[in-house]
Amino acid sequence: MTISRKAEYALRAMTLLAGAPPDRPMLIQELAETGGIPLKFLEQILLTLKRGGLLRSKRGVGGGYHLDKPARQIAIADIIALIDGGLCALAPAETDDAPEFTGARGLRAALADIDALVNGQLRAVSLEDVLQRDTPDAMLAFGI
Amino acid sequence: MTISRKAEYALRAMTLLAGAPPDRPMLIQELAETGGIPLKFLEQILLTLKRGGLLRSKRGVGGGYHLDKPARQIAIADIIALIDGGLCALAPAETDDAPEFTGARGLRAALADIDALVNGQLRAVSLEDVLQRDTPDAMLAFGI
DNA sequence: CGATTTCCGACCGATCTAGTCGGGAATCAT
DNA sequence: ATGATTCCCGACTAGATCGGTCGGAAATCG
Repeated sequence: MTISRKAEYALRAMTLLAGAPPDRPMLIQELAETGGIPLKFLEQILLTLKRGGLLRSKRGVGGGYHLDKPARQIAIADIIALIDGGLCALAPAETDDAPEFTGARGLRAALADIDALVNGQLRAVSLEDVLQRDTPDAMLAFGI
Repeated sequence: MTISRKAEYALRAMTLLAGAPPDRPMLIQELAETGGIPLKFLEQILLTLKRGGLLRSKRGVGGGYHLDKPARQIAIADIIALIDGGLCALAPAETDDAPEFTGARGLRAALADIDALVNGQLRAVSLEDVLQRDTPDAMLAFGI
C-alpha cells in the first residue's frame, strides 16, 4: 500500500525541475544523478510525463526537459495519476460485483469519504507548495 | 493504487460480523455467501484477523466467528493494517536511500502530511460508524 | 465414533514492479 | 555533410505480489 517507486521518482524529478532555474532545460542524466533515479527508468517516466502534458523537451546540445506550465499549476495528483494510471483509490473499482448486505452501503460510503479526502488533498498540493515546504522558515511558520 | 481485494473482503466480513446478532457466532460459509467472498480465501483472512486479536472463534457444531470486542472499538485501520501488513502509506519507506536535493524535504513533508491525514481518518472510523452510515436517516443527518 | 467446523501449510497461474537493452530520430556546431 | 549530443521508443526480463486453490489435520460436540 505504499506509493509506487515509479511515482516517487516522477515526483522527485518534477520537484527538481520546479526548483531549477527556468533559463535552460535539465538533462535526463542530471535529473537521474541528483534525484538518485536509474537513468533508463527515468527516461520512460519523463516520457509519459511529457505525453501527459506536464513537461516539454528538446533534443540535441542544449536540450533537456523543463516544466510545461508554472509549478503552481501542477498538482502532485497530476503526476501520480499519469504515472500510476489513476489516483490512490481506497474505494474498490466502482459498481463491480459488490453484493448487498447489511452495512455494505455504509462501508462503501465510509471508504469513499476517505478516498475523496486524500484525493482532494493530492489535488490541492502543487509543486510550488512542495518547494515552499522545503524552506526551514516555512517549517517555523507552520509551527513544526 | 486501490485497496487490495483481500482487505476489501476482510472489511466486508468484519462489517457483517459487526451487524450480526451477538448471541451466536457466524460460520465462514455464511460470511462467504453473504459477502460474496471465495470460501477458502476467506478462511485465511479470518485466521489472520483472529491472530491479530480482532476475532474469536469456536470449532465444531454451533461454532463460528464473532468479534472479540465491541464494534465501536474496532477501526477500519486495524483491519487493513492486519491484512495488508501496514496501513496505506503514501510516503515511501522511511529513511531509505533518499537523496538530498532542493525540495526533497518539502516533498517528503507534503507526502507525510497527506499520509497522516488518511491514516488518521482510517483510525477514526469504527465498524460502528460504518453501520451507522448504512441507515438512510444517517445519510439525511449528514445532509447527503 | 463420527459429524461439524475451524486451522494451517503448500502450491499456483496471472499480473505487476522495477527496471534493462539496444537502437532510432531530432538537433546543433563545425 | 558529419558527427556529437540528447531525447524517443519498443521489446524484454527477473522477481515479487495478487488472488486465490487444495488437501488434510485438529478441535469440539452429540
